[in-house]
Amino acid sequence: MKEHIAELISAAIDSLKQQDILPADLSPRIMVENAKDKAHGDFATNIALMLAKPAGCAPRELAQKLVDALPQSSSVTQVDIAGPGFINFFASAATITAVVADVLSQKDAFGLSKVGGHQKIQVEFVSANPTGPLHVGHGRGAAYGATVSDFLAAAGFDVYREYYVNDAGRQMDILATSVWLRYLELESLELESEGQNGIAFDFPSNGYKGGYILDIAKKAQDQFGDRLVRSAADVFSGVAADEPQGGDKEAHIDGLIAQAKALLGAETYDVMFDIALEDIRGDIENDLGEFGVAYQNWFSERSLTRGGDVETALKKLTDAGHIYEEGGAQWFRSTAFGDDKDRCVVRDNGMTTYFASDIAYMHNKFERGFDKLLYVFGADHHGYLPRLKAVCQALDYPLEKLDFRLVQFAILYRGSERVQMSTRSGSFVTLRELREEVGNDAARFFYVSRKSDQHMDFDLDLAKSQSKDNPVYYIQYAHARVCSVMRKLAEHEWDFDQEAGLAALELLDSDYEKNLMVALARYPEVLENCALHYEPHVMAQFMKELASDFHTWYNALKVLENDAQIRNARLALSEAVRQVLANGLGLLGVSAPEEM
RNA sequence: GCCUCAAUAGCUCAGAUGGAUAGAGCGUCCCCCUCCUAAGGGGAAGGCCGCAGGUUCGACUCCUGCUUGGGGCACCA
Repeated sequence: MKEHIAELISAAIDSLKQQDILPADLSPRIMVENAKDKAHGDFATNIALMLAKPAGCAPRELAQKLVDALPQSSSVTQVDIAGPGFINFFASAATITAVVADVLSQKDAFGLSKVGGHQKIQVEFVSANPTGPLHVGHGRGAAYGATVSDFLAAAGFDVYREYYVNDAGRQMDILATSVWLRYLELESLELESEGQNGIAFDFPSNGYKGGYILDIAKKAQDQFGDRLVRSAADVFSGVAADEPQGGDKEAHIDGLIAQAKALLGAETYDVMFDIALEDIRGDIENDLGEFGVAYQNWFSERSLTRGGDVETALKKLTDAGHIYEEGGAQWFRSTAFGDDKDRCVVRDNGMTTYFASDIAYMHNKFERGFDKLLYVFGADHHGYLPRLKAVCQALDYPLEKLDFRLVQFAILYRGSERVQMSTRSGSFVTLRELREEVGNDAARFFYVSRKSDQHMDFDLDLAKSQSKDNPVYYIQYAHARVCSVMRKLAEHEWDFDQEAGLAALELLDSDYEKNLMVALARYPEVLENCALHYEPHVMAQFMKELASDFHTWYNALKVLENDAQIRNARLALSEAVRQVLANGLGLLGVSAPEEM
């Protein structure tokens, strides 16, 4: 309908051009918007205001000329000029009711868009280090990334969801070593129970202390038996003192890592490393799976080194003259592309940096032929943007192919009380705990109901409450209500005659019903908007509005009227509302229950 | 210090490419089930859109400065 009105306006403009009222070289962007006030009709355009200056006449005067030049249309019943020069359009009843038939015939497909044109877009999100379970901070990135991906797919993009697994680097070594030390503690207990001497030592202050480490240590026991046992004297031989003993905790843990590799041998160490990695990565995958978040690919950082990607990418940068050597290390001249400082890619000890992997990963993504790369980061990563943009340019790919979205943190509340989260000592609130407490539906909805770059307060009590205060239940209840009405039909020994209902839609002439139909018609553009701007919260907002419009109508007018025509028409509208609610909730990763 | 995101009703938040009288929910106050789920609905009150300039027919929206708050600024990952 908007397109139709835009065409009418365009025709009017052409006609005014021929009359030399408007300059012929003018090609304005015609904006048609949904009128916010009923008195302003159904659609409005500000075109006369925008063209007043080039036309050299007053806006209202130009508006009148445009209106006079508008072609006739059966779907427009009235055209007004209002305010400073707005042109308001009133749509015919048939135009407004048409959406109900559209929804009922297209069902799940209603609202889907082809605007993406099968562009290949890669979405990287979460990508938390596999050193422990996901916590509630990751949850928002997961919900947001998954939802945006689903919207993009619904808008006709070919979406490829990817989790970058940081399975290389020091943190992973700390993890593997932590597992080994827990393993030694377990073995020690067994030795003591057999009357032998245990292996006495203090767990490093910088090690991973979560309970899950112990579980992994047990798996290492299952696999290795006591073959990984070494004496405390050997393990701590030559290792710098830990912080509580007045030493340096970083040097201490690095020493332990070196000892682990030396005492176990590279091969055995790697096996234990992989046990830890796969256990935690698998747990994350399982956790996200239950949360309705699935990936096409779990991309291993180590594969970049092993597959030569890092080498290839660095060579490309070197050949292009973006790498220089200083102090025995190699640096990427990111300042040439607006970064604050140059970034090290190869340290003086010959090790490539984490950033070198990032370069290789981006290169790898582009090589795979994606039209667009979307990075979803936690807000704490925003410092990475300049250097990644620099990489993109240095690799000679257009910057427009890169998009970033930063997800701000969520602060948990229980009522008005803030829930303290501490990553220390493993006492954080995990995503899994959150899901178990409030349910997947509420968690998914709450996470994306705010603009991603907005801090959010997540009230656990509200998310759990089964009342109208809770938007998730409010929306789901609207869906369940329609289903309930359909069940009641049978009790009256009536059937829903869809064809008769569609034919009688013009009987639904109340403002309640018109509002509902106008809302339904907005759904496709809301969906498209969400996708193109990566803003799923708009749909969350829309769902609340649609549910509200429905509840208002439901309360004011009875669906199951004795009059069959009215009844079938209202059933058709109800079913259309239910379908759109189901479609929207589905995209948000929230279930649409038939009964509550 | 530099970068970045924010600041809208008592609270939590919407406000798409600048448009008409800035909107919801909660909370407060009134009202509505002999009726399809009251897990719902209707109404009232509540605003210097952080401050100050600028751009223009028009600014919550764009630009600049300032104030306040979140988060970043490592040969760490």
